[in-house]
Amino acid sequence: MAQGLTKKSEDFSQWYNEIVRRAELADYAPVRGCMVIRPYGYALWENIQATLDRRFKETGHQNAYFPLFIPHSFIQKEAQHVEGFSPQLAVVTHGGGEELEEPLVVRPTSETIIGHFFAKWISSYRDLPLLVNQWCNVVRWEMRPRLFLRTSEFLWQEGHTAHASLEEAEAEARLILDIYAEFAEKEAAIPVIQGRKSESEKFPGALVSYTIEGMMGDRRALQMGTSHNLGQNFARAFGIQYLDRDNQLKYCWTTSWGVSTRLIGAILMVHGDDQGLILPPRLAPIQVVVVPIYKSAEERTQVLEVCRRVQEALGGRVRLKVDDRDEYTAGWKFNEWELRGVPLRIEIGPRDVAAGQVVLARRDVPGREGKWAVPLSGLVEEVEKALEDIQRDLLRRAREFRDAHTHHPQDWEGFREAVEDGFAFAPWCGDAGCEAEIQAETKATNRCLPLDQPQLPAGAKCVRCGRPARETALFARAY
RNA sequence: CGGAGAGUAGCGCAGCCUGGUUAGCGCGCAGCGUUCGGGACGCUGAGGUCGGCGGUUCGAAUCCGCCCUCUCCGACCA
Repeated sequence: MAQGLTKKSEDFSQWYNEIVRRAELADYAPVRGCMVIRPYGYALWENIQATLDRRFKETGHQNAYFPLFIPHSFIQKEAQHVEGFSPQLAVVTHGGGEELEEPLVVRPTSETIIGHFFAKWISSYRDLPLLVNQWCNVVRWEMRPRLFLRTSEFLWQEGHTAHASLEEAEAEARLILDIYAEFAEKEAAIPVIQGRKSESEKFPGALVSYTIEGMMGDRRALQMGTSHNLGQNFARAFGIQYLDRDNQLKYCWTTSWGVSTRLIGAILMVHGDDQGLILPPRLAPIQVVVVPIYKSAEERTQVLEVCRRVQEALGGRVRLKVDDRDEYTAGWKFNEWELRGVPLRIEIGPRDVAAGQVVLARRDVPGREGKWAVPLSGLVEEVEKALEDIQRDLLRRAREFRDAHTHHPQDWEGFREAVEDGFAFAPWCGDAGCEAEIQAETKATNRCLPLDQPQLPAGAKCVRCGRPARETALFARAY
């Protein structure tokens, strides 16, 4: 086990804080709630960005950039939006040494400023749909920050689109949700539940909010991405109108959607173990680390020569690092790279040189069980296959874990036990008061109303109040 | 913002209760030598506004007040 690392099973929060810092992903900033994302953590974010950005562009979206500062009056134009975000706003009152005429809000999200411009840019049905995205930082004042999961400033992407009909906006919101879910499973190796947020949980100003919810290693839920059908709420607030084919002036239907650096937290909490991080190969900044093993100078020369050849063979195909630092022993490096979550290690020592082979070691399979020798001749294929196997097994393992802690209680007693253990899919009446009582009594919140609705049994009753159930909801304790 | 805990070398901690030479320990760091298939070892050395400000005192890491930061638990949230 890693030196001095708190065990995941003993204190999950402590474990999380330690691996984030010891793996050199992030550091605390001098300002409360803010963090520094270190190069290794940022490289992970860049890989997340790259794969999402490709998907956004493939579906017709273009990147743009809108300003950090938003006139205070903008935020107040949409009633629910103001109410939802006011407590979290950072407001700039001074600039250039003088008090500003109108305070500036540091964007908590950009619906308002983008709405303002959409109104200017859209005049005809021919301008629709308008599909933009921006990668940026946002600020939401946080009472209780946690690295990556909840910081006052965080990085994200926010997509904003305008459409000619409710149906198109709805289709957009759902398309993006599918992209998020596909990203989570294929890239981050995290299975997610797609669902609709209840009235009390939805985005301030949205008609409908969709979410992907994942189960973390402590069996708590994490919202990993949201996509909102904003209806005409922001269009009306900002005058986003177009002249339709029938020469009628109509309000647009808009959407917004985002995922943030919180995803990094999710990846850590889903896959990590007592040794540290386990990064899914498709997102890992370093997919393969080569560790040379030698005693004498002569052995060193021979081993490093093989390392060089391995780098040449694999370097263009996988993200690879040769750790040829002389000042650390091989065993030390094994632990170090395991802590940092590199999915596959290649060990090369004198015995391997003599045998014309190398030893591969899977991060997700500890000890001898995860090690095997591979002849140099077949290395490229074997490494690529191993990375695919690891990616697939991480998802499978995460899914098995989630499913083992997912329950379908039909009564209150069963429900209480279920949310103690993990996810509870339960019949629910749809009433916000009932939802609040459930939270007050169990700490579990309504995560979503799953899109994939199980058939409710005839005469199903709300798990809490006993009134007729309207649909199945997913309840869990959440971040 | 309410409750609890913490802040002393890069990291982890002791010292504080009971004020008093030069503030210690482990790891890490630097140099040299021996090592190297799962976190090696020896010797030498560098490194401190004791979180900040103010107070009490002949004297404060130690006592008092205010503030800042972090962690955990609550209310709010991507």
